[in-house]
Amino acid sequence: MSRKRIRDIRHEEFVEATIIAVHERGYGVVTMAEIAREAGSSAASINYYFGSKEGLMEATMRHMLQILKQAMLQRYKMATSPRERLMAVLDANFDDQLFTIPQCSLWMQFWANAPYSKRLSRLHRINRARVRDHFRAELRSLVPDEQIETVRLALQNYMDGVWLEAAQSPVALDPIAARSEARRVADLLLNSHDT
Amino acid sequence: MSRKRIRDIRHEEFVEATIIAVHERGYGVVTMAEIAREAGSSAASINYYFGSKEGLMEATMRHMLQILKQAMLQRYKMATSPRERLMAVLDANFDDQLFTIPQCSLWMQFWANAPYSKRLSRLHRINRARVRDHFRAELRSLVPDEQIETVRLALQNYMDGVWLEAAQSPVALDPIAARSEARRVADLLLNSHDT
DNA sequence: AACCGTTTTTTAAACAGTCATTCAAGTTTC
DNA sequence: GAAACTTGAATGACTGTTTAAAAAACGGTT
Repeated sequence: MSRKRIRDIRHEEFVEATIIAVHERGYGVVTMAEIAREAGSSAASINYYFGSKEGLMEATMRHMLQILKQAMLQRYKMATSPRERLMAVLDANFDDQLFTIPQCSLWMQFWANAPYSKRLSRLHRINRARVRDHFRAELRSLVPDEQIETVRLALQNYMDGVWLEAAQSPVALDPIAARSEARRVADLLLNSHDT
Repeated sequence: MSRKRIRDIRHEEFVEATIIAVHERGYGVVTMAEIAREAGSSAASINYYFGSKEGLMEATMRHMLQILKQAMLQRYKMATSPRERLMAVLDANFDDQLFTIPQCSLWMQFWANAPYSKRLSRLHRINRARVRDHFRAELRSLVPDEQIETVRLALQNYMDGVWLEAAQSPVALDPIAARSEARRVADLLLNSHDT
């Protein structure tokens, strides 16, 4: 049991340290030594657990995607209508656990590096496809067929855009405001009528 | 006359080479030597003209922002109504001259590095503020006051999101499709009614 | 057209660091 | 006592920038 415990504990410690260190310095610039210092450990130890810097980054992104997935599923369970489930997807993206500057920074770095890493671009593709499918499933019963893709793109790209901007923010983020703003956007898109 | 010419010609050559090289390798990874090779020159020459790698990146982004600004102003001139001017801002962002994978890649790298560079974050702030003001000015006469900010955020973040995703695209981009999709999104947001 | 001193431009090589990764030699945990 | 874990130091390779010296472009003068 404890054989596995230590591995998991260190794992999580390093991932947390990576989020902070990457946020502070940028992925391309941050060094293994800096991340190790943030974790109170040594660079060699990181390689012992993750094999390489890229392995560490991948593990960190998996951690983030896991949080997003959980936040989504949890809100999904409590939703009782298509509209509520749609809002659940939106709210999950701006969950208190997720919508912080260090994490938006990390996401930014992830996006910027994904095109140059098979492992990272694969994660990006999978995550994006999952969000896309959730949106489509709910929108099918909320808007006319010919509007589904337009509304989905509007919402999905809106979320990415908000994160992108959040990564540049000089002041702490406000997840509650972000969620209600996203809902207002969704309301406008859903209440739209054809002419 | 020719004193100035050569300087400008080299300037532009290096900027073009930077767009391609950064797209291919990523800003954090690309080396001065690689950019120089792309331009058929030497790394020392780049420093002669731009002072440093950061100076080169800043000049390259200024070049991009200039193209965006020009595309916007040109379309703005031809527009004759608030709605057309709003669409002009959208269309400019997906202009044929601008909406290509190498340029979206560069934008992505720019966003990722802006938080760590005073010079780059300044450019980001200025550009974003200009787009924001254009949107606000036109939306004032297109939607009720209390919807202006929501629609603006929806559109502005949508544009960023599309660029972000375009940087990950494995296939060539379609600016015409991007513009009509953006117009559809705008149409939905503008045709929305209060309940 | 040809010359020539001056300025601008170019680059090979040197410089001064940097950093991810490996490894051997320990320490801790079971 | 063995397996898991840790790390200081060594390794090997890489990179932005500076320098010094050469090449090219220039502009005025014959």
